Amino acid sequence: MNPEETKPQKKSFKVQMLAARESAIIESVNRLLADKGFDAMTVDEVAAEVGIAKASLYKHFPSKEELACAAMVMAMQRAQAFIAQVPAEQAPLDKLKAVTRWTMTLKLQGQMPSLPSQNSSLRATLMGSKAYMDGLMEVSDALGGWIEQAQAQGSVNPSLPAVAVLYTLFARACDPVLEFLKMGEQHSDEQILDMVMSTCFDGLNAR
Amino acid sequence: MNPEETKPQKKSFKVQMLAARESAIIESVNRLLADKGFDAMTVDEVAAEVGIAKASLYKHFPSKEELACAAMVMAMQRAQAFIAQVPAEQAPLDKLKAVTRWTMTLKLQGQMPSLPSQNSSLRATLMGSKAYMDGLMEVSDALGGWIEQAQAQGSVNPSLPAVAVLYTLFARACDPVLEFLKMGEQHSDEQILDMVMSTCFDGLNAR
DNA sequence: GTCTATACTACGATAGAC
DNA sequence: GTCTATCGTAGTATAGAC
Repeated sequence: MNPEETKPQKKSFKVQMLAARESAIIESVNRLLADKGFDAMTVDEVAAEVGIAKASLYKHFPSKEELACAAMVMAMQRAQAFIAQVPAEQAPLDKLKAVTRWTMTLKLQGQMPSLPSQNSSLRATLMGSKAYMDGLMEVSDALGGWIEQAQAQGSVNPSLPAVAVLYTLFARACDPVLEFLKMGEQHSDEQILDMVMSTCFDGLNAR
Repeated sequence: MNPEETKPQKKSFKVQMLAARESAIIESVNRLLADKGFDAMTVDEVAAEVGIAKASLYKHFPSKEELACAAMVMAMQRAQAFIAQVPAEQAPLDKLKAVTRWTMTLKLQGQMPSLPSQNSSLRATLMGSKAYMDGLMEVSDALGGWIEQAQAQGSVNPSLPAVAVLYTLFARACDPVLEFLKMGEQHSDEQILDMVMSTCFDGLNAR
């Protein structure tokens, strides 16, 4: 093997290892963020779960905020991937329902990182992250387009501002009703999903 | 004045002062809890806002958790007071709507204390507080009764478990959609309330 | 019951050897 | 890039004088 082949391979291997470790870190952060939220999550916990020293974590990410931000970016990328995979031939309303159900499934499985609804240091970091904001915008644009189509064809209430519909769907990803019903242990995950989907799209009123 | 008259009056005055101070404390806690949440709220801030020393706070309440708990109990009592005042002749659905709209109004005005949705030390304290649990149960019973009546007469979807309806209404008190729409500054508080009431009871689908 | 001053702890972040 | 050890700070809670 000549150097021209060996060196790139070695470098690629190193980079791959680094990426693997970082994605393992992000995976742990994601779980902890879903479990306890940003404030309650400690950097020590993350380090312990990944199995490395805390100082090593800080070689990968400069702060706790950046750590959480990376997890949020990954979650956003997953959402983009799911959205891209929704069959184009489906009706706009069905596309919206598919995405909403998917996000709630993640939440029920404890894989949806939950950021604090209140203002915090994390908010600032997220707003300043190009990767996060780009992902958020792309997701918003995709859903916003479907919402407008659905309203145009009369399957979603056209008298609601599209942005209100968008926020309402986003909010399902952190809906406390999901965990409350799960805690009750009276219903399966599928039943819980069906109920919350029903209240979301059909409302509480009888039809 | 003989001692039999003077002493009770003095004591009553003292007690009244104490109660006034404590209610001032609780009021501050309520605001801070609504603004930043339990974790981000510091005891120093509470003391500073009330205008007394931190150590004095701890003479009134034994811990930060008890402080927040007292605020939650007061919020629950307010809810009970509102519920008791709802006209009995109204239809069950209208009663539910009135309470829901009232809670969301409080939230929009920054007067609804928000506890962490995740598990925390506060949860344990609340669960162990008889005053809080009694209030919660009374509110739940009142709303639960109205929900069953509304379902019986077909104004609320009878195929939903009553408890799912109850949780869905409770969740409106901490709905992030309210603040998101408020941040957008495109709509008045009344318009925001109308929109969220619509999505809650009528759903997103067109009718 | 109010204050000032302080003890104690948890946690984010860093230094420095390897 | 990994570790051990440590710093600095923020924040809950308490001691003790008045």
